[in-house]
Formats: sequence, C-alpha cells, structure tokens
Amino acid sequence: MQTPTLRDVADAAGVHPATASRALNPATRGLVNAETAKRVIKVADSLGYRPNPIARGLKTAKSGTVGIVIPDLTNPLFPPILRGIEDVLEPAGYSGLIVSTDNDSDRERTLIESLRSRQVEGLVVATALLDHPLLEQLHREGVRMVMVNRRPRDLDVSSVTPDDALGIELAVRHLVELGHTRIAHLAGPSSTSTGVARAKAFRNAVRDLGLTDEPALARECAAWTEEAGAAALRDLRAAGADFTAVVASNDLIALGCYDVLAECGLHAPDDLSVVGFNGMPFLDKLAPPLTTVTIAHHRLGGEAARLLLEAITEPDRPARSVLLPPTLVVRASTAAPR
Amino acid sequence: MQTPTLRDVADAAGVHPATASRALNPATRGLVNAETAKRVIKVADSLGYRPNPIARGLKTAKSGTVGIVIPDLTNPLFPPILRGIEDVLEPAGYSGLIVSTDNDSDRERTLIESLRSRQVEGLVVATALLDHPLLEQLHREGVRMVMVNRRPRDLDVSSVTPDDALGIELAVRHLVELGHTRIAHLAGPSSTSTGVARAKAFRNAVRDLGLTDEPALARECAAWTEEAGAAALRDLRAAGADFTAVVASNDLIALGCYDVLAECGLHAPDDLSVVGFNGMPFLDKLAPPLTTVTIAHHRLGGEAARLLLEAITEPDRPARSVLLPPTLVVRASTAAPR
DNA sequence: CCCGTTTCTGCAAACGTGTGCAGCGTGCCT
DNA sequence: AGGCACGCTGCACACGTTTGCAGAAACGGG
Repeated sequence: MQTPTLRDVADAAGVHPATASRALNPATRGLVNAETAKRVIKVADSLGYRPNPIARGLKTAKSGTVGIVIPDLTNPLFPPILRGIEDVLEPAGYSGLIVSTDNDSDRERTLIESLRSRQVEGLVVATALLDHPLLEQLHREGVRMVMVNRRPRDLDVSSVTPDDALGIELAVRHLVELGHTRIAHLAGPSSTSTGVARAKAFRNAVRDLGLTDEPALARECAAWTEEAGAAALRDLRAAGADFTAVVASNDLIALGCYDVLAECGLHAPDDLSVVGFNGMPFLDKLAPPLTTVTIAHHRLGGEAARLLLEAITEPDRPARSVLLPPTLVVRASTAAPR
Repeated sequence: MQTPTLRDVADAAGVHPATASRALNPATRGLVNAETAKRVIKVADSLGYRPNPIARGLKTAKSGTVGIVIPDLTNPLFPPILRGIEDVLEPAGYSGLIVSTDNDSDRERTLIESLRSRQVEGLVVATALLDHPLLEQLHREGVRMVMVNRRPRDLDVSSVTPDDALGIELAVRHLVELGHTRIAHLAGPSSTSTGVARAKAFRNAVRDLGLTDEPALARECAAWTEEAGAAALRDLRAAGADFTAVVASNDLIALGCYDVLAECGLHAPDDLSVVGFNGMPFLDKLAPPLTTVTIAHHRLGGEAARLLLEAITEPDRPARSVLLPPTLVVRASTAAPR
C-alpha cells in the first residue's frame, strides 16, 4: 500500500480526519482530548504516517521551502554559506531551493520567478547589487528576504555581511606594520556593496595609519574573478604605479595577482606582498600560502537563515543588519618590503 | 491582488476552468479548439498567470522536484556536479533539493526520509557505498534513482561514473614514461566503488606496464580527505617503503601528501612525484601545481540528471551505466625521478 | 432544575489544479 | 431527413490537508 494518508490514520484510530489533523499538529493539539490525541499519535507512527507537505501547503499557502539565490555555486565562497543556511533551515523543518544566476540579471529574474511559483516563503539573496531594481520590486511586493554577504543601498531589508571596514583595516595595518608605505588596492566592482565598502575602508585605513591616499594606487576590477584581478594588476603596472604591497578585495582577485606575478617572473612576497579577503579553502596550499582576511562563512549563512525564519514567523518585525567580525590570517604572501 | 489563479484566467477568457486547464497544458491542448486555446493562452500571460505547482502536484502526485544527496557541499568535487545537474533539471521544469549527509548514515536516512515526504520524484545519489542497505531498500520500494560518481555493488540502478580504470592507467603510464619504477598508491576507502576500482586499476596498470605489483606500496586511506591522505603517506614512509612517485586516489588525498612533504622538508616533484584524481579547481595555483586526472564533473552531473529524468518519464526502461572518459592534466608535481 | 459555559468532535468547505464523463451542437453519411 | 460520429466544452469530483462553524456532551452555578 502507498504511504498512509491522514484519512487512514483517522479510520484506524476511529476518529474523524479533522480530529486526527488537530491531534497531530502540536499547535492545535490542545483542542482535542489528551486521551484521543495520544491514541491518534500512536496509531500515526505505528502506520508510519508522514504528513504530505504538498497538500498542507495547498491549504496553508506555506510550502516549507525558501529560495537561495547565489551567483555561482562553483565559487568556493558559497558552499560554506549554504551549509550554514541548511544547518539552521533543516531543524526548523524547512528546505532550501538553490539557484545560480551566473550574475545574469535576466536569468536571475526568471529563476526568482520560478522560485516564487514554487511558493517559497522567503529568499536568501547573495547576489545583491548596490542598485538592484528587481530586489526593490520584490520588496515592494512584500516578498520576505534577507541579504547575505552583500546588500543593496537603499533597501530596508535584513542582511548579514562581513565587517568590511574592520577587515580591510586589519589587512592594511598588517602591511604597514611590516613596513610598507606604498600599498595598492584592487577594488571589487563598484556595483556591489562589498566593493565600495572595502574601497572606502581602504582609503580610510591608509589615511588613519598616516599614509597618503593616492588614487593612482587603486584600480577597480570588473568582476570578482581571477581574470579581472589579473587585468587590474596588469593595468596598474602598465601605468607605472610604484607600490610594494597590494590589498585585493577578495581571494580570487588575489589569485589573479599571482597569475600576473608568474607571467612576469616575479614572486610574492619578495617582489610584492599580497593579501586577500574571504578565507577560501585551500589558500594555505598555494604558492605562496595567501595571507587573507577570513570570515566565518558558515555563521554568515546560519545567521541569514535565522533572520529569514524570524521574518517569516514575525512578519512585521523591523529589518536587522548584522555584521560579522573578520580575522586576519597571516601566511607567507606578505613580508617586509625589500 | 494575489497571483492569478487558473479560475481567474478562465473567467477572463470566458471559459470554464477545465477548458483553460486543457488549453494551457501542451499535452491536452489538442482537445480544445485551436481558437479558444489561443485566446486562453493570450489571456493567461497577459495576466501573468503561473500555474501553482503545489496544487498540480497534489493532483498528479508529481512535485517537479528531485532530491540530490551528497556527502558534503564543501568538498570542491561537488559544486560542478550540482551545476551540471541543475543545468539540465531547470529547462525540464524540475528543481533539485540538495542535502548533505556528512557521510553519516543515520543522517542520510533521515534526510532521504524528509526528501520523500516532500514528494521528490527521484534521487540523484552521490553517497553510494559498495554495500549500501538503505539504497537497496529504497530500490526495492521502487524509488527512482541514479548514482553519480560512485555506485553500489549489486544494485540494478543507473549510474554515471568516471572511467576509473582508464584514468588510473593514464596516471601510471605518465609516471612510467617519466622513468619511475617504484610507484605507490594511496587508495580511497574500500567501502566505495571508486576506492576499490582505482586500487584494482592501479595494480593492473602497474602489471601491464611491466612493473611488479607490490602490496607494500599501497595504503588504504580511511576517508577521501587531506588528513587521511597525510596519515596514509606517513604510514607508508614509516614502514620504510621505497618509492619515487605516488598516485593518489583523489586530489584531497594528494593534498595530504603535500602536507607530509612540507612537514619533512621535502618537495614535489624533486623528492616525490605526486598525481591526483578529479581535477578540483585551483589545483594549478598550488605549490607545485598538481598533475591530476580530470573528469568533466559538469557533464557527470548533467548525464546523471538526464538519466534520472528518463527514469521518471519511462519507468520501465532498463538501468544504464555511463562511464565518462578522463584526461590527464600534466603539471609540475611530476617529473623524472632523481 | 434549568441554563449557560466549557470541552470536545464531526461536518463541510475550502486551497488550485487535473480529468473522466456527459452533454451539446455541428457536419456528414445513408 | 434521421441518425451517428466527432469535436469541443462544462460539470463535478478528486488529490490530502486545514479550519470555521456547529452540535453534543459534560459540567457548574444560581
């Protein structure tokens, strides 16, 4: 026989399906005689009854699923975040539907549309741009969501992001303490909050530590990728800029720097100190192991999921933003300037 | 107003919901006048109608979702596989529910239980052990599933796996051509098909290439991890084994070898040539860049998804197994023995 | 003793869609 | 012209669950 239905357990327990429903649901259990409730429950798991979430969802307009929107699963930044999300979703009885947008806003629109048609109860979004019309529209339409890692500029929505300013300051301070005075910055795209926040934090840190803030020592990367990072560093060198260290806005950009150094027969940290941001896995196996600002991505995801569940259960609670403190992991890609 | 329902479009088009349903569904569209069908369709997308998969699923007992069971999202092997799966699932109107078992069989049972209660139509399983009672049971119960990357021993179920024998042969041949005669193998766990297949392939390749197959030059790793790989290599060295190259059963195990070499102040490839298996990302950035047998993981996932969809639409088609050919990527971790 | 209240359970109607069956009209064949 | 088949559409019910409402029984207070 197929998986037993609510009706089956009701019949077996000699009660009406409605009563069985109430007995099985902890929230409504109080409405039914403790005796009967006990009996129904017993019959239920003796039959191995599992409520059908589809049917329930149809009635309650709740699906028990949330959508998770990321740019690309292949970027090693995201798996730990996803794990963090799943680890809090699962005990709460929720499942996550993961989609990869490839940074394509049409694709993003389509995918989110499909998530909504699957009746997701909320969204965890990791693709936020500073100016993000789609997210604004969704917000207006009352879609519950929380941003992770990045956030849009003017949107009153919960988010959990790394403390970019603190992280960059740690990186710059480390380099200054090593004796560097001419430090370059390879910024992330200015369309993202992390890109501009880190760029701004870099300028502040440089000034605060007594160096002069030279615009000629900064380049914006077109994307958060190795290729874009390499291109930016090449550009900086071609322009004849003079620097002994570089703060990359994330680890992939730092890896791009490695590529350029290899092309030119140069080596970190002898010819250039490099520091990354994010703390991707396997950074300690690189040549040389990369000094980087790490954040607890697992926690990043976990907090985001918690905020989302909160927004689902208490819809008119105000949005909250949490900043996660980063730490600097010093490895062999940074050293005193020669 | 909420998202429009089938009833809304029926009213707007001046037809009965049943007619609208038939008009919108390509399979039944033939039953309705072409004229009306056209009108209904037009009204439908002018209203922005999206069928509610929940309701449809309730009626058809199809959820449009499949479960994806992997050991750990954080292992870089899996994201490309997942991408491959999603890329064929999505155009087919399916979504994947991803769960991580952490190689815990109780957890696996619970998670699969929860997937089933969510009415998934099939399973893509990447956690297969050679002897896997749970999978056998599911198969008996008629759950549609396909194995990816690994497969159980005696289970008549579709699978798509790398051609382990060919891959290992490529690796061994490469080392032999470099002049190595004493080659060690760090095997994966013998509880997995890939572990034993690669170990067996290693012995065959060694014999076929005219070397002697010495059991003393093989160790089984307790897990597919860096730590287990490091432990196995330490053990091999402690036993006084004499070898100039090692074929690791996967890239993480190879990374474990790097750790041991670093501990001992040794270097690849001067003191030991190392080759990995899988072609994880960022292997080219390591010190030294790792020679490895790569497989197209994206395709691995894609093929698996295709097989699953096939099994769903044509349930009594016999199981098929596809082997994907690997290629050897030679980098700087292998060289002629000194 | 009666009536109001509480406690519990059953009834039935939803939620949005798919589908067997019947009915209707039209056209064609005899 | 009558009958039959066919093409199309509407009706109604089902899928498995939740939930407002009402009714029954038990109970307590005046």
